[in-house]
Amino acid sequence: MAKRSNAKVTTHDVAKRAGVSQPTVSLVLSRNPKARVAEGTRERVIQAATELGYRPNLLARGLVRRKSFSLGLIVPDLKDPFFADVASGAERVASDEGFALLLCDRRGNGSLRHIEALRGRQIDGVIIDAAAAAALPAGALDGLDVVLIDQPDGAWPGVASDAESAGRLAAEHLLGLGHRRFAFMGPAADVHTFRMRERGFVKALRAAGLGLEASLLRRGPATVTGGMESMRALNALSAPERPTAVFCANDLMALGAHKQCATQGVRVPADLSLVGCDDIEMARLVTPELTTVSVPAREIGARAARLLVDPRTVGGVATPRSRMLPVKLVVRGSTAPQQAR
Amino acid sequence: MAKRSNAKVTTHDVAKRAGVSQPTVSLVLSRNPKARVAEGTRERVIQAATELGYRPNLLARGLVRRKSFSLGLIVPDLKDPFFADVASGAERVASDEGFALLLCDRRGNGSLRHIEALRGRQIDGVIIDAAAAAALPAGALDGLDVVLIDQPDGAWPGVASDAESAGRLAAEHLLGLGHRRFAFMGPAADVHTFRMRERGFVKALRAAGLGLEASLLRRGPATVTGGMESMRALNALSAPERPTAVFCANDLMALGAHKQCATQGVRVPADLSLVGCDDIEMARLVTPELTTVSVPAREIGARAARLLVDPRTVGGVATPRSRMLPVKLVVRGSTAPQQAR
DNA sequence: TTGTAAGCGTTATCAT
DNA sequence: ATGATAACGCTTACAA
Repeated sequence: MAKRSNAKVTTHDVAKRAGVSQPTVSLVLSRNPKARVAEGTRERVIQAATELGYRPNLLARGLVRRKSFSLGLIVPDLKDPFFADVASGAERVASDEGFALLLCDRRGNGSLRHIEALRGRQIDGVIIDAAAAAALPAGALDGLDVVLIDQPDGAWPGVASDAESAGRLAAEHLLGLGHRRFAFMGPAADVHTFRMRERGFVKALRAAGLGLEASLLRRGPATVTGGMESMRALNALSAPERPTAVFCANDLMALGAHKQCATQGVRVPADLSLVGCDDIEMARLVTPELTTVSVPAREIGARAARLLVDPRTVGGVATPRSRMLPVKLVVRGSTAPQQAR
Repeated sequence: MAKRSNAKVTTHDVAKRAGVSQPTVSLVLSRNPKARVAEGTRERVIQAATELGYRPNLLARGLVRRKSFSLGLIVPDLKDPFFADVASGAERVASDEGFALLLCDRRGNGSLRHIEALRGRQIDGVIIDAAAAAALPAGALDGLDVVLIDQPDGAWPGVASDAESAGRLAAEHLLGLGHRRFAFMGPAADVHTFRMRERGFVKALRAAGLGLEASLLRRGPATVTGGMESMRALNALSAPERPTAVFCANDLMALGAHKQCATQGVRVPADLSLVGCDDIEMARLVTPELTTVSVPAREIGARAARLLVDPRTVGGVATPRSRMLPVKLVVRGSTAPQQAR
């Protein structure tokens, strides 16, 4: 008969009930391989444990094993669907492997403070977005197992998508549709992924003998608002100067641009083709649906967590130079062949 | 000179350096009020601690204090913007109060398994969505400090929005626009919030002498897909049977319905007025923008966390019967006066 | 194979 | 005011 009182059941309780010593209980219940314990004892212990509803105290275990079986995750903003996906993927892996995921949203407190809190909890590793890591004072991550989100190289290992290809795919798609006058919108911040998306886009244009004028390179935050403002600026250009196709650093910006066009009566894709990047769920909900480059956000989160959880890769030893995750162009309704004007 | 080696600094190290005993260090560094320690000693300890870069081990502290300073958060799906908001609000409060937030996504593993994992980590409380709590076997939450998301009454305290008013506001808005033929779409699941939104809507219609025919009550999951399917069913009705206004259990459904109308060429709001509920960011990105009832998701998460963090309310003692959080109608472009047909 | 003893890094209860 | 000493619940040698 299962007893389920509030008082926590410890290995001592189980030991007493099974008529063995406390460490024997520990041996049976926790240690996997070299637990050489008599079959009879083992059974009695296990039965006693289940009868009492024993549940190991992971704090105590962590204290002695010097491992907390928990991961920190620092994201710029949980409301950004891209990072919600990353979190979802990381949570899945962590949970499957018996790790807790300690969530930190930079919108609330600065990442430095989060890092300190995570240290105190003896986390086994931390997943952090590249922008936050870059903004941290030197040494803030010393002694921590770190995996960066969507940044392949740098001081720490990272899990990344093939951002340069993303930009190239967008450019090639638009070039194939006959466009010749392009704009790009994205943040100026030194975030690897955005930089590479931009670079891939520009390189592909160059390869086609085209360039990107300064007035058609709009700098702004990679948010809905940033997209709206950048789009407004583009729409304010005189007709001949205006681009016929725009690539946005991410879908949030693209959706902002999309909305701005709707507001101002600019027809997408008739007047303007729009390409985003990430393929968040929202991209399919607007009309016309957003053409975008799909990035496996959930998989990025999952792999990041796996790097920190897998005993073969922790500690930076034998960290496989993580190959980039492939991206894929998803053609929807926001792009169309260029019309003669 | 700050020393920042990898070896963790303990109270023993600090004690040695400050020339005091280890418990004295603890007294100075942790205990707040009744720490009666000489000013000189205190200063030496603090200086030694900063010099060594001491950081308390929260696992050890938790073990003896029998408190982990951590909260569990169980959500059905982080990608649902409503719950991303809840998480964001909860994280903010938790972080501010020195608590960690352990994130659990039910999409991954079942909530029972998550509960068990959280128990092992000695969490001080758990925030869980009402649907998950309802699906749990009896006793699964015994001995835990629980706060339900968006469910005011029941076995555990909850933080909720005024869901019945939400439904009423939607109905009154549509009635005021002259609509007389209504539909509702929402899940059949026994989730309090959705039930109350529906009830408030139906009651307000009744008060106006109107009812809701069975064919105009569409059951489906509160997701984008659910909204699309329900909308398709409504659009399949013969013209006279078709509603002129639809209230959706949440914005995800409403956006699905919105999209479905766009796909099928049903004009919103000319042919059909659409009202959602929650006011997620996405609601402003579609065209026409979605009229909806704004629900303070972030505040719900924040209050839930505060209930578990505030020493005055933990343990179920003196839990203030949390008054409902107010909701607000936000009129946008998806609703319009009923046209003569 | 199993029990004894020690220790993980704290906090808490005493003496002093 | 401060220092021994003993937990907290567990893992890990090391003995027996």
